[in-house]
Amino acid sequence: MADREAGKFIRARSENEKDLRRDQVLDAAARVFSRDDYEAVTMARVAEEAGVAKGTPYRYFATKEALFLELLTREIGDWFAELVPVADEAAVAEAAIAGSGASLPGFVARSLSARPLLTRLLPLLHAVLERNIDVETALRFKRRLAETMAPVAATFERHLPGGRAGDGFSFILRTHALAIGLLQMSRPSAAVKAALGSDPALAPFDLDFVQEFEAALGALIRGWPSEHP
Amino acid sequence: MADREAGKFIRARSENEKDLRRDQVLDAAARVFSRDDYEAVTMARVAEEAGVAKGTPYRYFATKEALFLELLTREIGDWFAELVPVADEAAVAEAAIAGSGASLPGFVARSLSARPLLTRLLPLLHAVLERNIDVETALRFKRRLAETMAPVAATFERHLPGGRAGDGFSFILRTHALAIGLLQMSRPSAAVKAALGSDPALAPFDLDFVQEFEAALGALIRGWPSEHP
Amino acid sequence: MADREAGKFIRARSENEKDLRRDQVLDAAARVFSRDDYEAVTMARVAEEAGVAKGTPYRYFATKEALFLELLTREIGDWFAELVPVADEAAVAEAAIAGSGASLPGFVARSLSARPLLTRLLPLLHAVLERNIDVETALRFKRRLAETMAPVAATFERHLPGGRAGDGFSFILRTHALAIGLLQMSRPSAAVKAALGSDPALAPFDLDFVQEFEAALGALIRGWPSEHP
Amino acid sequence: MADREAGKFIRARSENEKDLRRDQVLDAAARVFSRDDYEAVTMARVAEEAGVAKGTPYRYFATKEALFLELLTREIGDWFAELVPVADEAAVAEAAIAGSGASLPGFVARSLSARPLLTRLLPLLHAVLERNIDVETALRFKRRLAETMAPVAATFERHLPGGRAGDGFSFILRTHALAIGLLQMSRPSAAVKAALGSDPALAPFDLDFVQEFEAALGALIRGWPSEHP
DNA sequence: TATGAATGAGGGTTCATTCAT
DNA sequence: TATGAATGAACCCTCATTCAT
Repeated sequence: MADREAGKFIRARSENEKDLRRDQVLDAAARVFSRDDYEAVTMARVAEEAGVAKGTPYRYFATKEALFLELLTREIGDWFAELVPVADEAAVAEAAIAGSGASLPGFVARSLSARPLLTRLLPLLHAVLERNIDVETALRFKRRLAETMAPVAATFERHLPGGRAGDGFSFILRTHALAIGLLQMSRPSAAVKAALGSDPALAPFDLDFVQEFEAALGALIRGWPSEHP
Repeated sequence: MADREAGKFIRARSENEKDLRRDQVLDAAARVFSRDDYEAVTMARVAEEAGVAKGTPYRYFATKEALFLELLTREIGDWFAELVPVADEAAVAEAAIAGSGASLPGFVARSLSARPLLTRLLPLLHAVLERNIDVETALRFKRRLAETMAPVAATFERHLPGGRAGDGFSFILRTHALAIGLLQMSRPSAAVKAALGSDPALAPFDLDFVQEFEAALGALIRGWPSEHP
Repeated sequence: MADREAGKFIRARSENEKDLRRDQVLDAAARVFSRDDYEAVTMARVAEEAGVAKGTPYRYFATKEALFLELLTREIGDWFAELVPVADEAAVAEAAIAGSGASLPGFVARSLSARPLLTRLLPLLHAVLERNIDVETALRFKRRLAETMAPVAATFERHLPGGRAGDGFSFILRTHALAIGLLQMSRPSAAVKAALGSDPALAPFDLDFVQEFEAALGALIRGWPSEHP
Repeated sequence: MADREAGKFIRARSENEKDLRRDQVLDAAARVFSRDDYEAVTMARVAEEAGVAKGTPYRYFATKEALFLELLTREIGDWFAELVPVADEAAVAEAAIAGSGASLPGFVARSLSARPLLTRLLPLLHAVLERNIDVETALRFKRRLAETMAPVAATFERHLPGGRAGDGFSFILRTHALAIGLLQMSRPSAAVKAALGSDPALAPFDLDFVQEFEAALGALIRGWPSEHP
C-alpha cells in the first residue's frame, strides 16, 4: 500500500516494467515467507506486502506454487553463481591440501546454510511446490535448473575421483537429496526440539546441519565409485 | 461397518482386546493411505475402513499425526527387524566379495523399496508428522526409535571403515536423510513426470530410487572418514 | 441462489452496492434466525438464504457473532427511533392522566414485544454475542449503542422523578436488564411450558411478558430515587 | 481417583449412600464449574473430579443440564434459607429507618453477590439449563422452587406497599429477572471489558452489580403499585 | 493491466450420552 | 450399581483462485 499511496505505483506496460512488478511480488513473497511457514503465507498477504491488489500476483504467477518455485529458482541461481568459482578454487585447494577446512563440502555446506530462504524452500520443492504446477511450468523449471546446474556439474565432474560424463550431475542430485533430508532433520518442530532437549540419550538426534552436510558430502566424494562393476 | 454388521464387533475391554482394536485402526489407516495421499486421508475414512465410529480412532490416537507416526514406528520396526540379520550377513559378504550385488547398500535399498508404506511415510516424518504432536508423543517416538536403531547401528558400526562409537547411529541418520530426499525426488508429481518424459535432455532428473540409493549409500560407506582431522 | 439463478446477481463494486450486499446478508440472517435457534443457525444456511456463496458473509462480517451483533444493532436502532417520539408524547400524556393505558411503560413493553427479532436477540447479547468478538468490534458496538441511546435517555431523563444527569442512561440499562430476564422467563422451553401447564399451582411461573414488563417498568419509574441518601 | 485408590470408594447401596454419591458428584461439578465456563465443563471432567467413572454421574442425573439444575436448586435453597430471617429483620428495620444501609435491597444484593456459584448459574437457568430437560425434571424443579420461594414470598409480601396475595411471588420473579440481566451486564467478556476501559465515554456501561441491583430493587419496592387501575 | 468481490471446497475434533459387561 | 469403550453428530472459517469490471 505504501508504494501506491506514495504515488510510486505505475501500471506495468513495457516488458521491463513487467519484470519489475514481477520482482516486486517475488520480493514480497520472500519477505513474508521469511516470517511465516509456507502454509501460513497467504497470497493476499503477499499482495499486500507487494503493495498490489489480491488478484495481481496471479497475473505473473499461475499459482502460489509457481510463485514460490520461481523464488526457489532465483535462489538456486544465486547460490550456484556463488558456487562455481568457489568450487573451482576449492577443488584445486582440496587437491593440494586434502582435508583442509577450505574443502568443497565445507564451502557447499556453509554457503547453503547462509541462505535461510533457500534452506526453507528446498525441502518444499518436491513435497509441495512440484505438486500443484502444470506440465509447462514443470518443464520450464527443470530446463532452467538443468542449465543452471550445468557449469557447476562440469566443475564438480573434473574433481570427482574417476569422474565420468554425468557424474557431476549425479553428484549434485545426491547432494540435493542429502540437503533436503538433513535440512528437515536439523530443523525440528518445537515439540521435537523440546523432547530432544529433555533427554540426553536423544542428543544424537540433534543434528548440526553444516557439520552433518559437510561430513556426508565429504564421504560422498571420497567414496565416489572410481570404476564401474 | 462390515464387521459390525456381521456381528463380529465387540467392545474392547481387556488390554489385549484394546491392542487388537488399536491395530485394527492402524491397519485401516495403512489401507486408506495406500490409496490416497496423506492430506486426502480423512480420519472419518479411516474409521469407516476400520469398521468403527468416527470418534473411536481418537480413543487410541490423539491426532491424525499421532496415528500415522505410530504407523511409521511400526513400519520402521518391521524394516529394521528384517535388516539386522541381513546387515550382518551382507557386511560379511561384502568383506569377502567387495562390490558384489549382495552388498549392504543393495539390501538396504531394495528392502526399503519393497515397503511402499514406509517409502511414503518417511518423507512425511519431519515435514508433517512431527509438526502436530505434543512433546510427550515426540519423546516417546524418539525413544522408541533410538531403541529400534540401536542393534542396527551396532551392526553397521562394526563394518564401517574405522568405525567409532556413534558412527553406526550417524550412518543411519545420513541414510535416513538420503532416503527422504531420494524418495521425494524419484516420485515426481504427474506434471513433473510428464515434463521429464517430454524432453530427453531432462532424463537425468528421472531417478531410479533403488539404483541411486544403493550408489549413494555405497559411496557413503566407502568414503566414511577412517580418521579424524 | 434464487437471485443468482434469476440473473439478478451482481458484484458489489460501489460502496452503495456493498451496503446493499451487506443488508442482503443481514436480512437473510434475520430470516433464518426467525425460524431457528441461534445455535441452529449456520453461516452456510445464512449464505444460502442470501443467495451468495458460503464465504461471502465473511467479507462483511468477521464472525457469526459479529453478524448477529450487527443485526441487533439495527434492531435496537429501529426500536429506539420508534421510541423517541412516542416517549415524549407518552410522558406528556402520562403527566396528564396518570396510570392511563397510554403510559410509557406500556409503550415500551408493547413496542418491544412487537419486535420478535429483537426479543430473541436481546437475551443473546451478553450471554453469547459479546463472548466471541474482538475488542474493536466491541468498541464500535458500544459506541454506536451509546449514540443510539442518547436521545432516548435524554427524553426519559426529563420525565423521571427528580431526574439527574445520567439517570436516563441508568434507566435504560435497568430496563435492558429487566427485559433480558423477563424475556427469558416468559419464553420457556417446551418441556417447561408443559410442566407449568400440567400443574395449576405453577401458574404464577407462567409470565406474560408485556404485562410483567409494563408493571415492573412502572414500578421502576415511580420508585425512582428522587433524592440521594 | 484418589478416593478410589485410597480404598474409600464404596458402592452406593442404601438410600443414604446414594445421596452421598449424588452429593459427591454435585460437589465435583461445583468445583469444576468454579474454574471453567459451563460449556467448558465436561461430564468426564466432573466424573474425574468426583473420583468416579465417566458413566457414573448419569446414574444420578439424566443430563448435564439436570445435574447443574440440581446444583442451582441447592444454591437457591441455601440462599433463600439465609434470606428468610434477614428479610424479616430487614423489612422491620427498613420500616423503622427508611433508606438505611440495612435495607432489604442491600441485603439481597450483597448476599447474592457473595455466592459466586449462584451468580454464574442464574443466567444459565432459562437460557441453557431448562433447554435440555424433560417435562418431569422441569416439573420437579419448578415445584421445589415454588416451595422454596413460598416463605420468602410471604415475608416480602407483608412488607410490600399495599401487598396483595401473590405480590411476594411476583416480586421475587421480577427480582430474578433483574438479577439475570444485571449479572450478565456486569460480567462482560474480556473483549468488552477492554473496550469499555479504553473509552471514558463508555464508563456508564461498566456496571457494579451490587450497586445497580440494590438501586433497582429499591425502586421496584418503592414503586410497587399500591392500588390497581 | 489491475482490481477486489465472490467463490466454495474441505475435515479434524469434542463430548454428551449409551450400553455391553 | 459401576464402568469405560464406543458412538456420531455437528460446524466455523480460511484462502487459493476466478472473473466481472
